[in-house]
Amino acid sequence: MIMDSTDKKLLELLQKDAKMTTKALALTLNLSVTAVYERIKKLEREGIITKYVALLNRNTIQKGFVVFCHIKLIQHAKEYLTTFEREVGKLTEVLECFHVSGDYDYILKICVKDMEAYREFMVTKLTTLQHIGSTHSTFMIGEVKNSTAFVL
Amino acid sequence: MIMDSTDKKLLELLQKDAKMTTKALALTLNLSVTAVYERIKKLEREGIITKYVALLNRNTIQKGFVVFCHIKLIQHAKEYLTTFEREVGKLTEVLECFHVSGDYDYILKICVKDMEAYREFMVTKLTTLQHIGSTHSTFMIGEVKNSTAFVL
DNA sequence: ATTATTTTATTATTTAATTAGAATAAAAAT
DNA sequence: ATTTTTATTCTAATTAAATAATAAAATAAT
Repeated sequence: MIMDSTDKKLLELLQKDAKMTTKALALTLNLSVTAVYERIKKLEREGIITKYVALLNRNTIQKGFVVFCHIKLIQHAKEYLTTFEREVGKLTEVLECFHVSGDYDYILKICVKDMEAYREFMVTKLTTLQHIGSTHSTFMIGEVKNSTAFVL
Repeated sequence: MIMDSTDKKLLELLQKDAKMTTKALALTLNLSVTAVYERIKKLEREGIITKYVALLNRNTIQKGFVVFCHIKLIQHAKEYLTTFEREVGKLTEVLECFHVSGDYDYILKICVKDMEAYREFMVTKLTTLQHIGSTHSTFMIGEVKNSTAFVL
């Protein structure tokens, strides 16, 4: 889809605050309410905007302990990959899982309460997954930037 | 704050779809509209819900090339860390940056159009930052799971 | 230049968010 | 045990926003 600078500005605004009213958006974009409304509907139809979500503060819900876990599989047969991916997708502590190139096969982002909860997770869940070769845990000690908003 | 199971269910619903009307929420939670409304306002006041945002599909906006970049600084004086963090925060291609324990000091998630754009980013932006010791790029080849929603 | 297509604006309608006030229930104090 | 306070819920009314319908303007295609 061909996006003009108004569409981009609109997306940047909605990525920051999805609760902005079309009226407020119209005002900052110098358009009418309907014009904004139609543009948003189009961006949704085209699959550019995928969803609207509430973001929570990890620390207030006992999920402040963040770990990046690098995982290597024992083998790389397609069946091994898909089995692992299906199983890891079910683990609620794993918020993100990316298949990557390089020294490791997967990078996981895991959010739990504390180190004890992480130990429990490792022992009872992660390391019981099939086909896992090795894991390497890296602990977050500070959050410099954590944005869901792309700059267009 | 003490959250009951209704608060948790409410948060899970809003994390999935922030556009659900209070009426629809009230229906699924077996509460009145006002009760739901008041609970949401409280969760916002308490800083548990931090914001509502639109999520975009990377691939439709020329940001489908995702790289995890592991960075080591040359030294770890506080001034070096803060300078680096301030500068990296300004880079629009860097969506996330975490200070971590272990072999590297920082893990960055970078989203750009393609490898050429990444090369350009590395040469003109990332590697020009002060105090950088080494970088190690890991390329995303598949997205298994990428959620912003905590399971409570 | 003329027609077709898309985008925008105005107005009307529907739907949802918010507020007000009363009722209920839980917690703290006497 | 009983009153008082506090918090949470409900129903109903109000305010505000989203959506739809229609008309006008702008853009692209012939």
